[in-house]
Amino acid sequence: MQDAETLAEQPPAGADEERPANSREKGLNRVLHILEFLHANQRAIGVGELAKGLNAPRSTTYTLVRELVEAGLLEMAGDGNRVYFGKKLYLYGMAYMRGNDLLRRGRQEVDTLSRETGETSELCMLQSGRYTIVHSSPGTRPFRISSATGLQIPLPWTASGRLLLAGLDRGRIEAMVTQDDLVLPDGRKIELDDFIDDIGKARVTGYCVTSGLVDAYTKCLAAPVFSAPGKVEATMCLVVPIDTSEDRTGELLTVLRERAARLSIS
Amino acid sequence: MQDAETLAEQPPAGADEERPANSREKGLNRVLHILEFLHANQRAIGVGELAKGLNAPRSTTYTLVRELVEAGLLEMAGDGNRVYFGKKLYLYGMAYMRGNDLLRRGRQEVDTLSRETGETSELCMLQSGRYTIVHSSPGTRPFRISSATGLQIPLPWTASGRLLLAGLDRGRIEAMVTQDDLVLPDGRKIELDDFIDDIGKARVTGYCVTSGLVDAYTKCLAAPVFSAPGKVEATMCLVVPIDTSEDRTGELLTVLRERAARLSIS
DNA sequence: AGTATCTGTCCTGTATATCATACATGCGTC
DNA sequence: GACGCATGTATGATATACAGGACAGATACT
Repeated sequence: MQDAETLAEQPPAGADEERPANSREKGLNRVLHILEFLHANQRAIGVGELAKGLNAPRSTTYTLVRELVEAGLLEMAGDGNRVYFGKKLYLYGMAYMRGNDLLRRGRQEVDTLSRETGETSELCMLQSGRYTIVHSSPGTRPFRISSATGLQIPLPWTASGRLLLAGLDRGRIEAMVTQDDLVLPDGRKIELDDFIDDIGKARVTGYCVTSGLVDAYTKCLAAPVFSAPGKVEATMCLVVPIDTSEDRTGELLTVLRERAARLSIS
Repeated sequence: MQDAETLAEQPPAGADEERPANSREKGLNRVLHILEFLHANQRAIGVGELAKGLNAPRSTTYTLVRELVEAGLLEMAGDGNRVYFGKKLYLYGMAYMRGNDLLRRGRQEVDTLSRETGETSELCMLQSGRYTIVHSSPGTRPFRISSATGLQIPLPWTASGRLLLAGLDRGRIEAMVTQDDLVLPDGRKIELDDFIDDIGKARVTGYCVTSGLVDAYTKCLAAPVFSAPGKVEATMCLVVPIDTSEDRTGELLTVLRERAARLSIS
């Protein structure tokens, strides 16, 4: 990092991307980072730790946090030092849900799907270019396969990712996938071309199954939810043990696709 | 447009506070106002309309909205002009709920309570000095008495308000209640002293019933939820027709208080 | 045609929000 | 007691985010 500084001032430089420096940052941006940080850590965090974690000046962090707490977007946690999300965010979130048929109905479908099948079921959407688990309902197996709502995962790691990108042209797909995204947790690398092929296939077949991508023990079945003909707005998916039989997988897939289709009517 | 201006150009008014001028406003504040405005209107709103509604310069509003959309806190609604809450807010809201036992369990209790009794049931909390319906579950009556989640109502209008302020001294209560709050929708005025008396009584009896305050047709039964001995963190309440018999009211009150007490253990 | 009212972008000056620094307090450990 | 490392507050300097207005394009009504 020091190299950059030693070199010289940073004039506008390259035509692309603004990375002026470490100088002043807009308050709003700082706030957005604070929220992201809290979301990533899923727990109350002290103001000092926040400032450190975001490379933000302490003084600014204090004022911003105070303002956010006053506004109700954040709340002081028990000991009066740490902060976490506040009621206002919950209220806004519920308002979003109320205004969003797809989400509201999708949550129900997912819940009943996992109750009926006993498997973990999820509703997934594209969220600023990333795959996001919007709602998940754990299965009834003794050892549950569960993942946190709001978790963001590289698109190429998932079956849903392949469906969510169906219909996009190569350029847009490339823009959404970084090199890191193509490397699986176990180190294997997915070729971009293979990924794009998969997307094409998924688009045609109307579903997608992946095995042992995110981890070695699970298989992922996904079906698209359309908001308009050809436009994939979300996916429903089932996460099952990788040794699930062909037959059962087929059955599950049928139920899954049925429910996803029902959601699409909207 | 003239009305809007007359409305908004409110000089300091009663409660002192800093209202230096109409000059520059912080971006973050503008954003907070945007969120509040959307929440108040419960629908997607065009950028121009937003700017007008908030007395904010158009140019600033455009940039802020763009940033918020990029961040995922807001989303463009269908026609590409209006904006409303975004998925991020939903995700943050869910994170808040996960991290908040009381809320999570309270929602369940409210749902089962309204299923058992057939009456509309609500979970209420204090939110930056105002009474807020955090979760509500409609009853099964042919004509439902329902109110929107997130709605904020003056404390003196409600039974829950009397419980939520239990334990606070007179000064703090006065600080939370404006003159306007003491005037009911039908024009009647509540005396501050009476209100404070009510709070004292509610505190002792451990419940509160009000009749025909917000409207002429409903009665409101409320019971406190404690987060620590003496500290009222929330209330559960039932909204029933005003002509509900004494007997039934008594029964409902018993069930309500039982459930509220169970929530309090935490 | 003209007029009016939208939307969205771009530019410039300046009021000010951000930042660095310093200070007060608390709470450990040596 | 002296030191280190926290948290929280206060202050002044300056880079910059905001306000305001000009601009181009759309839509609509006369």
